[in-house]
Amino acid sequence: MKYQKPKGTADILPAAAEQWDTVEAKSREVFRRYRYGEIRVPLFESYDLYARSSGDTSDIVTKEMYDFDDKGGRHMALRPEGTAGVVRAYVENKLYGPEYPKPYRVYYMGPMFRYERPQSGRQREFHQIGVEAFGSESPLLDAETIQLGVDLLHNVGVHGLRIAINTLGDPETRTAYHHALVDYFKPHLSELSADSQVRLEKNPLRILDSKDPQDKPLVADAPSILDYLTPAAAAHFQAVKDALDQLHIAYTVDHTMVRGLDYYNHTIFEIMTSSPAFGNKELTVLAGGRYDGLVEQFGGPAVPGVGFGLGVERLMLLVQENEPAPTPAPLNVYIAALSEKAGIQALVLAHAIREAGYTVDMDFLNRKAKGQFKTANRENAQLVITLGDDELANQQASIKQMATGKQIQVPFTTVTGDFQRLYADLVEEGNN
RNA sequence: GCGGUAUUGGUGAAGUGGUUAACACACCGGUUUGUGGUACCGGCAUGCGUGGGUUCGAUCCCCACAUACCGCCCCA
Repeated sequence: MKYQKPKGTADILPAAAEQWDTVEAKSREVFRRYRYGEIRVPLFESYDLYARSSGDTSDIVTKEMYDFDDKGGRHMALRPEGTAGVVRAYVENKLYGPEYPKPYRVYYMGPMFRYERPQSGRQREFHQIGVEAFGSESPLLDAETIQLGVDLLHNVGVHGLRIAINTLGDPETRTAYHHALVDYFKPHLSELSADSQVRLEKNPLRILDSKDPQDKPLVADAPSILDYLTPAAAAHFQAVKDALDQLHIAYTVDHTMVRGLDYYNHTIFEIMTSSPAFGNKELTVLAGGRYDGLVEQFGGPAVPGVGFGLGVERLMLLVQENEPAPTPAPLNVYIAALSEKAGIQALVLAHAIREAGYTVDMDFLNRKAKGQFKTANRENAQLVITLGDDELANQQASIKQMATGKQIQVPFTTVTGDFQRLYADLVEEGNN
């Protein structure tokens, strides 16, 4: 084969695309109810935009960015996540202005790019559906955002969710906790796994969710961030939990949960589910949190924000499990043309029928009548119009109801003039 | 970035160091004139991911590369 798709990319063929379309349509409906509007931002931005917001030591920046220099010598990158671009647009378009509602809510859907080793549910070009809400630091908005995520997943037919939440606190909390962790692990440096020894330097929080059995006993006794929250941060987290309780959203607090992106603070959350599609392992399908301070970092005013991102490929694996066979759209009319001249007439009739709002297909391979009927049958056509020499001579179409096998003659002028009525009569009769 | 497994037609696949690469499904055609199913008959990979090498000869052995999947890292 001469060309192959780039590693970690996928062709989404019509049958699958239809399922994607359904999921996207259902998502938009949920967003509409929550008063989120769509925003479309560039697929690539300045490299610095992603590098600064994600954090210089994050894996996304250090090894996963698809970056390139354009012909003007600008260092650009394909977006690895959605929030940075949206925040940039929020600032650049001054959407924090007094004329805009607060919170200002937007959603996006589209491809993201990360240079990673592909696995199932994990690609180099993948898709996310995400939301961002700017301008309120209310914990109620955190809770609403989590509720939105749950509603979204339920709406597309995914259930059996587990919701984990945690708080990263405010900057003061983070500094204090960071010190506490380093103080705790430093004396045990040699007992840590090689990976975690590196993590202690780069990002001590990461040690907490290490899967290495060597780290587990140490992590079990590590200090919890929940003990280092400032009073304000603790109050915020408590308010989020209270709101979730009132919404009857079951959650677990996982104080070892961390984030791959540096800009998060206060509430973070993940919605997970286990499924045969993931080898019965629990996999995160939606994740997000609060990012107060990011807008300011991008040169805007001190506007808080909260949002989430949802992995569409992972979601589709779950959706396809529930409804594996999308029903093909039925064909209203198939036109069997038995000569070149009849083909031209078929084209004319097909157009008239399409204008009347019906689906039509016809033969383009000069096949014999039998072959054309076979195709019509396979496409589940309700009516077949046969055009041969006789029909052309009489200016009448032979119309067969496939369900009953009954065939009648109808003048071309009736087909082109009032197909809706003709169709209603024939198909209704066919059903009786 | 590291480790492992895999790669035969449109699909599922069998197969062997040696002249015609099973079988099934799908598809196409035929079984007398322009009609759907079934049945029967016929067609359908000059090729076994790509490029090298070993060999008298490789789809089968060796090497490299590519891609997919699994684990690690990390993540949606």
